[in-house]
Amino acid sequence: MVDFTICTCENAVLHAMDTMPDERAMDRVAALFKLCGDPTRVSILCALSRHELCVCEIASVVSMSSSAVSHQLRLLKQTGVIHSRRQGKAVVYSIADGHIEEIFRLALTHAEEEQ
Amino acid sequence: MVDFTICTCENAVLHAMDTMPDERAMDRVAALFKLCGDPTRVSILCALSRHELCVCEIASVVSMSSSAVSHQLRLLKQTGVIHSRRQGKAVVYSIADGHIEEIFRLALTHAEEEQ
DNA sequence: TGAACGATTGAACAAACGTTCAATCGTTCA
DNA sequence: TGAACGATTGAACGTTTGTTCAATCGTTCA
Repeated sequence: MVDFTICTCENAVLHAMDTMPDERAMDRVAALFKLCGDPTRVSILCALSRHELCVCEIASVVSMSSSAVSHQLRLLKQTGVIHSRRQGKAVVYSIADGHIEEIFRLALTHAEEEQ
Repeated sequence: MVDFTICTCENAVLHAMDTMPDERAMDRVAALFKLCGDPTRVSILCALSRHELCVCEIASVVSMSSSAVSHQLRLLKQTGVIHSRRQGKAVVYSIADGHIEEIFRLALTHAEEEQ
């Protein structure tokens, strides 16, 4: 499958292949980034980074329908990025993982610096 | 557009809205994450995090066609994540931004820890 | 010059995505 | 209980995405 005859510098290729991270880890990274790679979900996460909020509150903050927000919350919850808890009629969401929050904050700082 | 009458805790909503980051910054974050949210691009970035590599070398490492790789490289370059330089017939790519590399490494560590 | 090679491009296609809409579920409280 | 409210779900849709294929560009070196 891999054809080295076209490449002049085989060592770099071989070393790169040897030191490539586990494919499952890379897939998880991609899945995590993909999840954070949508403006709606980014704004949801920004909102949740201050307070825990219920669905309709999030919908208010990001100016979207509860339905649309709920669909996105499902994805975020599936991957363990956020957490939910029922409180009477409302379901309250919050960010579940500290790592995520850190990565997220770092990216936001980067984006704000960049201007 | 925003209807507070359905929400019991208006303060949380108002505070969240007040402290929301700039929309452009959030869009940039989303764009960056989206860019890193594809298995092919993740593996390309992993390969490049060791050495600079030309297109066909990258194609070898990630087991894809030069064309497919080239399309992805174009996206990564457009957003300033990678850098290119012609060297004879080959075009050599490398990671351009330290921040990106840091965010990326953090996410990879997180994904590997998680198991 | 022209053949060979690596890289890029654009059209085309299937797959995946995000939102809307309508229907339904779960909880509360007259 | 049943009306009201918030949340969830599934189908449908238009859009976006990633890959393939074929054509083209840019560079090198006989």
